[in-house]
Amino acid sequence: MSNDAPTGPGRPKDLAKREAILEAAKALFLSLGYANTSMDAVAAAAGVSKLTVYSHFTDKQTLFGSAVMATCQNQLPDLLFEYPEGAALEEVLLTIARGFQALISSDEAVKLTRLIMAQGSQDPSLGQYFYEAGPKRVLAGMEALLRGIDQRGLLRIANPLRAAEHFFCLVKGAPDYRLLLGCAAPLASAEAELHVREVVALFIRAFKP
Amino acid sequence: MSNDAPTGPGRPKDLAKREAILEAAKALFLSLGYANTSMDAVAAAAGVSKLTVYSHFTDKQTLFGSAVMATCQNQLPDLLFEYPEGAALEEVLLTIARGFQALISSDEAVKLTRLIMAQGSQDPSLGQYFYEAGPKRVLAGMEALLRGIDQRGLLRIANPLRAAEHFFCLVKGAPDYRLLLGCAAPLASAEAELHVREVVALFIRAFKP
DNA sequence: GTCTATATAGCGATAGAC
DNA sequence: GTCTATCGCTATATAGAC
Repeated sequence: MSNDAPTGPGRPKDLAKREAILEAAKALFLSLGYANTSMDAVAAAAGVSKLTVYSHFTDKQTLFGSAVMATCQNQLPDLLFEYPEGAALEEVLLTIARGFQALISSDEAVKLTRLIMAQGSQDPSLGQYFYEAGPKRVLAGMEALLRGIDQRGLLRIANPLRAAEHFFCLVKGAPDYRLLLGCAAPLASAEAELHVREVVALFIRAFKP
Repeated sequence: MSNDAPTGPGRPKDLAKREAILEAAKALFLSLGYANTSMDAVAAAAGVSKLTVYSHFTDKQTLFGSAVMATCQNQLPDLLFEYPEGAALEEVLLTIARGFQALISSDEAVKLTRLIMAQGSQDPSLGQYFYEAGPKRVLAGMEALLRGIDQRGLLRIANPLRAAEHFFCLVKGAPDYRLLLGCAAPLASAEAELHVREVVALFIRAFKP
């Protein structure tokens, strides 16, 4: 497979294969679920032998946990929770809402959420890990932004953390719920834009001084 | 087993056994998930033989679908979407919010949602059925109520259906999201009351004329 | 129509060779 | 450190007796 010069007695190929295994596991677990994904399939998709999989990850549950955590880190959002000087309030909130809406509507995010809700019911530690790696950070950033907005007097927000939760719940809204249930397709870009404008306007009306 | 008089050549015992099988399947699927629930376990829990299960339901998927649909019908809410004459707007919305919050926080509802999101990703027809049996009806009732509230001039609601979606999303909120992820316990009654009061107040502020 | 016993297949995990 | 071949187990679905 590799005709490169051998790089010592260590484990030069480990990282590449480990990465390939994780990538294959992520894809298979996300699309097929935990039970329907066999270790054979992971090994085949990663282009390695099954025993190689077991040498890197002790068992199926460990591999699953590692794959989920790796996917969580990919989900790290590049949302910026800062308030540019002189920007209009509505535009600031709209930018965040658009970014968040795109994030949660991605195929990977939907499948990851389903997987954690399903398998996490028997192993809550995954839900905990996911929540702290993703939603909790987003909420913290939004909380800080809303606190600043309150201090500037642009909105009247007594509890910024709760307000941040309300904000993201509104942005997710019924479309995300239907998406997770599998009974609706993702919003087209025009519909998504309409949705975020509506909820941002609602949010501003509710917290107007 | 039965020393009653035989009731003809028909299938007198079918319905009772079918009900027992459905009940056992509901409990097992909800708590263990699809893959971890064996037909043996269902038969044992129902007090019948495995072949009896197969005689009533052709295969595991059919049994699963029937159990999910039966559970959906149990979830029929007794929320009343009517506006008593002379009642205060906030109290009307609070009553609905409390009932809805209790409904979605029940153990059965949480497990059912998880199950449908997980298994429904490969069989979207279940998600469709569930949505129309549950959320869609609730939304329709709330839409009618909000239209009436708008016509009385109590609130200014241009799109009652969208407003209803926003309302229930707010009531669900972050607590329900964390509950589904498995990383938080259900709200204590005092916390739940605080939550519904907060979101109802938010909703009213947002739609005040 | 219902139960006991079984066929068949697929998966997780491992033993031994290179 | 990696691959081929295999064990042991479980679960779905069925065949035959009462």
